[in-house]
Amino acid sequence: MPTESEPRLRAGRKSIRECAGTQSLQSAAYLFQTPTMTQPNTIVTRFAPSPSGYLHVGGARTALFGWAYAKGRGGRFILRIEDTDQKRSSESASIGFLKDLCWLGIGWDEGPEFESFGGGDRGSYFQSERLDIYNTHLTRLIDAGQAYWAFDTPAELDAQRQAAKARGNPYRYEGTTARNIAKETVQQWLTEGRAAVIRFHTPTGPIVIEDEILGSATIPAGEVDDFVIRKADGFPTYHFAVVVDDELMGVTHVLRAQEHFNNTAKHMVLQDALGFRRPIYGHLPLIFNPDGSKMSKRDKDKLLRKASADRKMEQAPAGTVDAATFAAWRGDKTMQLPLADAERLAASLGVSLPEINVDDFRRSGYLPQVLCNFLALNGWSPGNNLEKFDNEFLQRTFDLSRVVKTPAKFDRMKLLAFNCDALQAMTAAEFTVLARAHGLSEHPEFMTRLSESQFVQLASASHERSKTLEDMFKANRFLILPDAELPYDMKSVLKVLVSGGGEAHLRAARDLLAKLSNWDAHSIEQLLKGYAEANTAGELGKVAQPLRVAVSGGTVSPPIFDTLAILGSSSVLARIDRALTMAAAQPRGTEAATQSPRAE
RNA sequence: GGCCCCAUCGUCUAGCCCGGUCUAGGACACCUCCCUUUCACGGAGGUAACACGGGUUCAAAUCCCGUUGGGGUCACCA
Repeated sequence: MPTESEPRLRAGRKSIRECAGTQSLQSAAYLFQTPTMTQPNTIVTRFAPSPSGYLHVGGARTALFGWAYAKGRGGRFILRIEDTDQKRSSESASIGFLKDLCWLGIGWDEGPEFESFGGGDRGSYFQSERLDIYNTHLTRLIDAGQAYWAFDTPAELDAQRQAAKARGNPYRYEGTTARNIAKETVQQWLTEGRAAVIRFHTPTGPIVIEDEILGSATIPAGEVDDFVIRKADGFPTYHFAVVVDDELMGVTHVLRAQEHFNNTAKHMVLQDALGFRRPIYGHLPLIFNPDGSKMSKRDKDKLLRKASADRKMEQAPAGTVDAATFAAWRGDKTMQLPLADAERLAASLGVSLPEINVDDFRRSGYLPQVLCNFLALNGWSPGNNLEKFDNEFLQRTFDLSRVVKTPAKFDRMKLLAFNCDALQAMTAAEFTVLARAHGLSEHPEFMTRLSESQFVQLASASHERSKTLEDMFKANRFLILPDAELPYDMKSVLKVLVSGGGEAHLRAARDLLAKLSNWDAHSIEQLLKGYAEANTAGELGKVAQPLRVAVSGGTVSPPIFDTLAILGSSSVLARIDRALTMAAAQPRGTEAATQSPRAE
């Protein structure tokens, strides 16, 4: 179970200026870390996300495959944080997704320390703390003439891109100008503190990418231009950091999303220039929404925008989002509402937010092993018509040769079905344990209102109709409401009590229940079945439905005997009386019954 | 648009590499019926796909070419 203990960045980070400046680049020692290779043929994979509070399901699958591949072969799995983007520094302190990884059962041998995972002697596992290392290798490249300083401003580059576009040509950075600047001039400009990046001098010639999943592809000569490997702020770009770290950390297999496929060419030329080994690559197919759009954390906001636009909503309902935030959000389509705000707004709009992050699925009552199982099925399958398996099986069986090349659409219905199956396969005791844990973390009000024995009864009555751990809490709110505050669905009252003639049976049942001495599910069952035998030709529904409506406010609840038993006699009688009064107040006749609006 | 990749039921996929056993298998969803105190579960059936066009071959979902369609990528983001 995840706790409130947010993973935090390790203390003692060097300040950026301290190690990212031009000076430190020039004076950096030539340290070429040689990793202590444990065994020569150990398989090492890594998951290398940028910092974030939440783990996206796509990232979760990448991590799962990397983990399974290495662990199933006696290898190591590394977690590395790619925090080289200072513009996202507000997020960089947030590596909350570590708890999501733990929850899924994906542990890492090396990386940030969290729970029992992490550590390792090839750190830091935060790229922002490895600037000295990158600078060392950057210097090598510059000294060898394989990289050079470039002083173009973003505006100049932008203009060049625009011009190329206007001409209808694909834009490629033309490096000759920058490369022809005299060494002394470069030195002088650097001393003056001019903003500069380092670009890699990409060799000409086609580049052949070998991929274990996609096969091989040839990128024609000239496609890869002189890309930036060190930004003006002194941080390396992704391409450079990834290549250096994978080498130094001994990564043998790189499993990552297919969107990185074209980047591989850049990484390969860099590896050649640096004299590095080349890992084996496997690019995983992407995961999409059912409608074919890319699954994104912005999907929640997208849905809320549509819902509020449909309702022509000009301001947020009271108590959901404050006016300023709402206005800003309406004005900026790329802005994301804070999660709590988004959830309050969704609740008041009556829409439910799509689950995108691993934590969303956890909160919706999905089991971690089911999520892993299902995620693995998106892009991979073990064959033999086998679909249900655990992570241990995945470890043993996962292989790159069975990864498909086509993108998958994430099918929530199938996930739900899998979760239901897993829940049904449990014993009552197992289910109760999980239900209690879920209730404690997501629905504390249930746990305080219900006694232990009431909760156990509810769990056992809900088990067989639960598709998620969330269902029993979502469907049975009526149990914990004060009797006088129970909302009634008037359509049900009208249909079952008024026009359906349930009122009489309800009244009769009330009298019998009031006299019942042993208030437990079994006794209630005896009583009601006896009543049905004698009065409704054995049709239990004739009395069960009126009771259900009276006691729950609607037509859906756990088995009526359990429901009444959990509620207790005084609540049951009070609610029946309320329902009876309500029914008596309704105008008779079919017209009234069919067109009355719902109350409350 | 340039470059790269991909293409089996609505969806996830098996089969393809090593052509015949594929009148294409499974799962989810959907439809019908059964069970039933509501909801759900469960049981029994059913609808449903090799994108298209050319080759190669005695024989192609499987090999080749093209077309169409989809995706990825073209940042001082990763």
